[in-house]
Amino acid sequence: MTSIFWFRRDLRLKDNTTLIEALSGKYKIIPLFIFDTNILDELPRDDARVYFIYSELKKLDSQLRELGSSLLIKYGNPLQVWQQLINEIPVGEVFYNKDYEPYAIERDIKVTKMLAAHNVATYGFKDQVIFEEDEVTKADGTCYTVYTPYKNRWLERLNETGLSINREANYQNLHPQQYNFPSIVELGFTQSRIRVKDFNLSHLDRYEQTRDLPAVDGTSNLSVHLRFGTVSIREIVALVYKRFPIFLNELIWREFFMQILFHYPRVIHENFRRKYDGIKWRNNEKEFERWCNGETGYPMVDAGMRELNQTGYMHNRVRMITASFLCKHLLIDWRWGEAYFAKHLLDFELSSNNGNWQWAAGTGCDAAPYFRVFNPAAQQQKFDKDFEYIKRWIPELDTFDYPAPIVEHKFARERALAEYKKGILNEE
DNA sequence: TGAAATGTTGGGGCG
DNA sequence: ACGCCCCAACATTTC
Repeated sequence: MTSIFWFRRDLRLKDNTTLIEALSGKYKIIPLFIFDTNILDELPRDDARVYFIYSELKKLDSQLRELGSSLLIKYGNPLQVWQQLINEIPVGEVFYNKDYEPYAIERDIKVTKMLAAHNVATYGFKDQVIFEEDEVTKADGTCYTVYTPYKNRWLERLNETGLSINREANYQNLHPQQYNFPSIVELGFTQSRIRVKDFNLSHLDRYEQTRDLPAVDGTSNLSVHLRFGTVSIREIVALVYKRFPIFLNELIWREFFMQILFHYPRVIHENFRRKYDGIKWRNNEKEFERWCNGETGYPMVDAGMRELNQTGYMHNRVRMITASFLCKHLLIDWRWGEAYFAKHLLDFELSSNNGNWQWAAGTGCDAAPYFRVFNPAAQQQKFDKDFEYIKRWIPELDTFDYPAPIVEHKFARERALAEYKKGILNEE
């Protein structure tokens, strides 16, 4: 008998909760990754995230080979892959780290049921968060929908429980089978021109001062690594706890939106606050296209969209500005913007993307009030005074090639306020 | 994790 | 010296 550890979005050996647990079990462990066609079939062949996953798997595989084992790679619908696997290999137990997105939950339930029918037990433990959906709740057991009290309770809980990291793994228990590692082309994909940058925690001491300046390399680039688990959240929290509270805040926002998505999966399609359901979005497709291409005539907005299109990344401050512009100035449904970000962001995380878009649109839990409309020029004055960021992405800024504003600011602001006011329903 | 409109205050110029 | 006006600077309210 052998057991299988199923890698998903936890692509590391170090401080991998369930992997370490699996390696202390009674059977040898085969490490497995499945390229999930339910997800991949929707993506372009040169998707940068797929290539990043592939590159990280290759690293994992060589680490495993040094330990005398290797990574088993499969491709297909996970349920069918598992059905085949248990016919090929005498499987004792299956291990994986828990995942909290609706699709992943449903997938894991299906696989678990199927395996149970073949007398194969599955074990899933918490790994990708400090606190999962039912660990930070109000006194009556319900989940928080406002960030600040959630954060306070989260910090209290951390103070109570502390962090446990860096447990030693028993690599003797890896299965010695050496599988072939496929090429990216064999998997039906190609290399991407966009590469994922390493994360950088060397200037956390300046994070508070520089995090809002898109021209400065003041952010950590951690998000994509948390998305795919190439770094452990516990190691990061241990590093910043009590030293960099503003940075820790961002990590708590991540878990806040994860538990919101868990408890309210309808937010994927609906406004969290139904009283905004009456808003009539203009949804002008030509205008949406100009926003996507960074051709709105507002430099701060256009620079952000061009950064996204060229690198798969956008500075957080600029994400807020571009999102506000789409929802308020153009009155385009936040779901359109959410979908565009989902397609282009390397660090796309369903819960954060949805939560922050609903925040910008004013429709979310604990969202910005609807009348808060960012002024792109004022934001530029505050956060990119010397046009350093803007010129990096819009070289033609001072020429006649740069488009005129798609809509006049004062007019757009007043139109948005009027439409929102009209669309608000009385009942919550 | 806003911005704009409106209100208040206080110093200086000036008759 | 005094009141009046102007207006910048700051505070509060409103969207």
